[in-house]
Amino acid sequence: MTIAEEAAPPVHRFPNPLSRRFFQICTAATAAVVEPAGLTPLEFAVMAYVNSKIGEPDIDQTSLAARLGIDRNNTSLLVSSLEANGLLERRVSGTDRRVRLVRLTGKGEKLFAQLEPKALAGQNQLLDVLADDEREQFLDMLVRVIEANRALARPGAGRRKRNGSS
Amino acid sequence: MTIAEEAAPPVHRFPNPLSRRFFQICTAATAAVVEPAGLTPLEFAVMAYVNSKIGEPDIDQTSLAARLGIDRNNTSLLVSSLEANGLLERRVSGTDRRVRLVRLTGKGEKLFAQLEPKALAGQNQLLDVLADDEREQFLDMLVRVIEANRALARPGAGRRKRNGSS
DNA sequence: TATTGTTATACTCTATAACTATA
DNA sequence: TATAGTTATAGAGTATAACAATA
Repeated sequence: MTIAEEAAPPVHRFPNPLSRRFFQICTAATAAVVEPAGLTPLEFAVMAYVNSKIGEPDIDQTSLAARLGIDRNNTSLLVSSLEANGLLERRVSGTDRRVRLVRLTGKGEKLFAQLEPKALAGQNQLLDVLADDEREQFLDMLVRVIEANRALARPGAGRRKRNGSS
Repeated sequence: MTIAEEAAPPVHRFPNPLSRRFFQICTAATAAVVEPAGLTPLEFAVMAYVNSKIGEPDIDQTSLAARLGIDRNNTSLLVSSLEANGLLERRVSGTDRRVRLVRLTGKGEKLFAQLEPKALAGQNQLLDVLADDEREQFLDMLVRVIEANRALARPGAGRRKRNGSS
């Protein structure tokens, strides 16, 4: 009802607008599962990269940043937020005292175990229009495109200048 | 150099993180072309939906919002920004004086004509890892997924609550 | 001197809500 | 009363820059 249902507005068949819409959809689906637990989709993504089931417990923050495709500053803030909620803990590395090793707490592991299946189901449901083999193909291609363009995955990707004419 | 090149960090094979990375990449590629002209990727997207070549000149702002998958408020701001730069103009509709019809100015059309081929090339280049038929398939599937999940494409998709335990 | 992480800050994108003006 | 658009405001995400501690 919110948006014009009229004649199903066309989507431009170009990567950038398509990627934006796809991201919106995926984020909305994840948020629906994760928000009731007080998490943002990104915070949940951090937990996914750090948990003991599909993640890498005791990863350092710089590596975590690389996994997420964000930079160290934001990782720090995200980790602090999760830590403040008792979902995650930082430990100083024994071999290099600059490094913080990050892992979920018991509480964090438990919450992740509860949310992960729902989040995954919600995300996969988005691909229901695709046949099973198409779905695999689609994810494969997505991975390949991302791997191939890793270098672009986060430089100054949204800077502005305001007033292009002066 | 910015990000750990170490062993090419794995990407989780789930829609949400993949969509985020893909969006980052696409946005970076678009920004590289569009920023030198003082535009953000989203402002450029507005121009793409409004220009006379591949867009719909004299579209109203609500329909434009639906095309972009954003809401009226932001459309208003975006349009104002482009208008302030002389790239776009608003006209009151003759048949309904509440409605503003949006179209590019001569200057806007000219700038869009300059940027569009470069932006398109930049975006398509991201898909170079894919074979030609794969690329078409990929875009098709992306469109289908988006069409199928239109309803999700922008409700309260990022709200928060802070402190899930209380 | 280089690197890990932190803090401060700013800007884009997106959302909610309250408003004006038309219908 | 409902709709198109505007304005104000806020929060999520991401960026730069300067800094502290450690190597």
